[in-house]
Amino acid sequence: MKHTQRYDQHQAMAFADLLVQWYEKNKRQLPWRRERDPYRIWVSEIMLQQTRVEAVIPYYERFMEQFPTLQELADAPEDRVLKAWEGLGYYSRARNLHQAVREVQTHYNGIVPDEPDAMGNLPGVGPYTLGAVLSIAYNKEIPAVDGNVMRVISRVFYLYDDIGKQKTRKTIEQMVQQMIPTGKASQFNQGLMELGALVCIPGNPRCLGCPVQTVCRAYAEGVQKELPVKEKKKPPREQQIVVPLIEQERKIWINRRSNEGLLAGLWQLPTYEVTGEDEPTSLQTSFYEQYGFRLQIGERFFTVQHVFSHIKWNMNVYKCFLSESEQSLLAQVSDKDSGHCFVPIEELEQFTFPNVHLKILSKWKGME
DNA sequence: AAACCGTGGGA
DNA sequence: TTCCCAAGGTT
Repeated sequence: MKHTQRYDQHQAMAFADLLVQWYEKNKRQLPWRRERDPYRIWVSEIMLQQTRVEAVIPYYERFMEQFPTLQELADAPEDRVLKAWEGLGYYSRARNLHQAVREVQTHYNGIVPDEPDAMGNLPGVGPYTLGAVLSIAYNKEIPAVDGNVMRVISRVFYLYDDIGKQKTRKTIEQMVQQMIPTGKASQFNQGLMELGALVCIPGNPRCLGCPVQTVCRAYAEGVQKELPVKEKKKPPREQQIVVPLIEQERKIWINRRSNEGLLAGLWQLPTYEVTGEDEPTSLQTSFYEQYGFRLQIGERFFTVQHVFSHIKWNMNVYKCFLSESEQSLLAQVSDKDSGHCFVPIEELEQFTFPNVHLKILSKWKGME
């Protein structure tokens, strides 16, 4: 009888035992495993959301040098926090963490809460992070179910539920909750993730060296490659983006994005989504609506593509020209605090986001 | 429930 | 090249 999900108590206990033993012997030495400071563990867990360990390590080290304690992070201006996060992605994580730390400072006397209700109500702390921080830092017996854990549990316990569904995460949280060995929540939760990261990996799991091979039902049935079940996601939708390149005395016109949505609050070369009509007209219209005069659009300079997780930008860069009166008009409103300004081309890098605009910059310099 | 929010590395 | 996806959270 295939696809039945029977939960075997003996299997679960043997599994937990083997896992904890293996973890204690084989865990990696990671920067956030050096001490058990709840603040540091919290920061690491936020950075590790949807992000690989190798990518996180340098950011984590720098972050801890800049903000060694919860209080120092709480006291820091948001600009510095975002700057330290630049390049890591998912920037609301940084803003939420900053806000949450400030709440801890004011409401909890600077001590990271060890109660699920208090911790779970902080911005940016969802069910996974709640369980991870409380179990790792305080050894509380609370599940911490992430993608690794769902993969491991699906395989070991022969679970065919789609791990893309929220309901499946809840099912697995209940299973894990019952398996946590008394007094060993920290090792067990980290062991689950460590096994998922090193052995029970996506695609071709390394079953030959697996410490829980003897209790794994997927291995027994030879279906470890079929699990976990996960529905494919849709391809990113495409957007046509026009970028005006406005230069004046070796300075480039940039602006700051809205505080909400994609790349919130970040500086960029201006981008406008093309709506309907041809690109130069669309660009001229968008610019007119914003500044009240018609920009002269030159020829198309070049095309750059950038793919986000859910959006694909086809960016066409147009060289633009201003009359003398328009030049002085823009120069007058050039102001960092109001969200748009001219910056020297050498400084463009620090106001633009890596990867997307650096490509533009290099091509622009090459064509001078 | 499903869309939205980044990035870089590996197959 | 293209696709997948990695220690998720919010709306």
